[in-house]
Amino acid sequence: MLFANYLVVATILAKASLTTYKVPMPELPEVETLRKQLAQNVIGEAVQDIAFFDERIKPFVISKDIAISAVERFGKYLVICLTSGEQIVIHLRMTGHLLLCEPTTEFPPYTRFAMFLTNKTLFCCDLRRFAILELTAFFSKTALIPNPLENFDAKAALAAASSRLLPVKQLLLEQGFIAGIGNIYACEILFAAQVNPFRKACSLTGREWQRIARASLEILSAGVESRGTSISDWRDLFGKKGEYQNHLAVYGRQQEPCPRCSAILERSKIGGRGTFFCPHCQK
DNA sequence: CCCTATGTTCCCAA
DNA sequence: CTTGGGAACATAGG
Repeated sequence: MLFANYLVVATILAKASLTTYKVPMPELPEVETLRKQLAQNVIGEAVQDIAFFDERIKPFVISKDIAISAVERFGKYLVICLTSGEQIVIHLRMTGHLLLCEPTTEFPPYTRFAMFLTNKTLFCCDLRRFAILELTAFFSKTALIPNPLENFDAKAALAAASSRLLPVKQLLLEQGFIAGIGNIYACEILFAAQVNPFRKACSLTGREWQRIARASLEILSAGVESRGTSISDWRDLFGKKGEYQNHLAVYGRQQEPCPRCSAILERSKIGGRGTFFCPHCQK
């Protein structure tokens, strides 16, 4: 009964809020922002109840008298660890987002999952319903894949790319190659490294991979420091905008002058994704 | 009607 | 087996 009532409320609110709803799309800095904020605000909190509002999410139950013990991130995966040893794995995909609210009877638009803590409620909302959220006994999906903040090794990348004919930008987006880079930051990283996104991955030199590895660390770290990029309205755990949209060098700036060489920036398409770059100084 | 969207997975062909 | 290309997922906005 309880869950059925919540579903009605969530549906009504979703319809009422359609005109103001914006879409967040998280990459590594956005997910890391959520991880840090969750770690600061919900570790030690007891889980009173959970509720599901989306048939695409397989419902699960968790034991009584458990609390949140840790919050981890692997690439774009977020892992909420429970004192029972169980883990809730979340991938926000295109439009998923999390909100931590004071106790309330009002649900945010497109609520798909709610976790009721002692004095707060954690919502997972998702307009396009691509996000995944599941309970698992142990999560290690991307634990062994290089992390651009910790161990993006240029020599390993050079070797791994040696047989790949696709554009280097597409390889940077492969989560099994390096975990966490998405479309915006791939454009920014290749601009900072002065590598043309259309270059075949196997054609890059070791020196170029060193530049990409360094740019990945610098740009993604700066993205985390800025609490993410709010272009189409990414919001953090408390509904607040990030700041990295104010630091973008090329993304969304086609026809503007390159900040490095003043040539006109171009927009093109690689693997179906919008790609922004400087045709003059990205070699 | 067309196109676009910070992501991933699946199917199919080479 | 790997690699790469495209559609699919579902929904909104321009």
